[in-house]
Amino acid sequence: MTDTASLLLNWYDKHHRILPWRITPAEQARGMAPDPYRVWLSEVMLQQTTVEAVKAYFNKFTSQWPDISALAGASQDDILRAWAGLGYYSRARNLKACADKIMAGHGGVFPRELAGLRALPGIGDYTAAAIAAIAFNLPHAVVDGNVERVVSRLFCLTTPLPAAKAEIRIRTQGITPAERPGDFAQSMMDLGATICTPKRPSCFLCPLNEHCLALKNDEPQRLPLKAPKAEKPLRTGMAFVAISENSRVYLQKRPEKGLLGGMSEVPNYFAPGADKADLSRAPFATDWRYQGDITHVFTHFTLVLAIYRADNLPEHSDTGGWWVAVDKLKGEALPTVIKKAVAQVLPTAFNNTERKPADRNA
DNA sequence: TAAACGTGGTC
DNA sequence: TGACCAAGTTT
Repeated sequence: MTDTASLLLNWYDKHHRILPWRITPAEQARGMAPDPYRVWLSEVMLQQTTVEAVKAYFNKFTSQWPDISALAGASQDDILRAWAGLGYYSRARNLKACADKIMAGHGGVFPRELAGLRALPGIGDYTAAAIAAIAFNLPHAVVDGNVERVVSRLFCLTTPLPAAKAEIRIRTQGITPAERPGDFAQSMMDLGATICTPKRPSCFLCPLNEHCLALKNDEPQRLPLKAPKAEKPLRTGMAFVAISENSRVYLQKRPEKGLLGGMSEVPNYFAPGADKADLSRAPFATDWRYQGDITHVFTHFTLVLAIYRADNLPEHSDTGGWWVAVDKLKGEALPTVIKKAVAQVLPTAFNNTERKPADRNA
């Protein structure tokens, strides 16, 4: 084992984070083993998503669907409803497809080989290696954004990302130990998340500070270098909140693929440079009233929607959608941008009505 | 290879 | 306060 791996594992034994999906080194010593289902679920949820955002969703999913069989028994719509708000909804669609494939093609058991994992929907290079290392203790190089940052600094690699990925992978493989590769992978990610942070790294606390070439040669916070990002264009449009004579809201389903694929929505239209007052874009003709704009920032564009409202509509059923009571909207598969649009008209629609015990007598 | 694909938090 | 960032994958 390299000095680096040894130092990092010792640091991890003392300073590892406690996370709902994690088996700690002490628990492993007592014979507990990671559940591949929980490792997989957490890794998919954590793709481009913060630990804090994932915790509640992970707990909800594992309560509702404790194993791969239970998850495969759920419908895609069930899963999208539970995933709503977490973003990158293709992950939820692939989660269902992956569960189905494991049940139908692998006897309900996760493959242990990297290639078998890599072939499953929603599992790419990172997630395949992470599952193999964490769940099966196989010494694969697990390279996520944290590891890219740690390794770039440790070896002072000055090629900008993403071109540097190949070299980072080789360097990571070179320091990955045959013993405890799962803990090693998690130690690299914990180090990146808590010490070797993007902006002001705490190098004085770092177990690798005497080995870090960026710290020796340079300012580590400058690394990794990254290629410049494309500018974010603006799209404009309209969203239509239709309320029936029974105080229900009109929803429809988005196409299965692409932006917010498979999720539910209120009728809307947007495009670069689109008119925000073109009522021919409404799902049906009625007395639409303008309620102000909302702005929502996606990864690759900014969206400004003019919100329109109509009331006391008959609950027609000939336009492909359905009507949902306001107090049931929380349970629908609505992405955040659509919740914003609805909340512009119905500000309390998504309020948390749960009360903490202490509030009950207040 | 580059673009599509969400959201919420931080400084 | 807008830009950047977070355990990436797919096409």
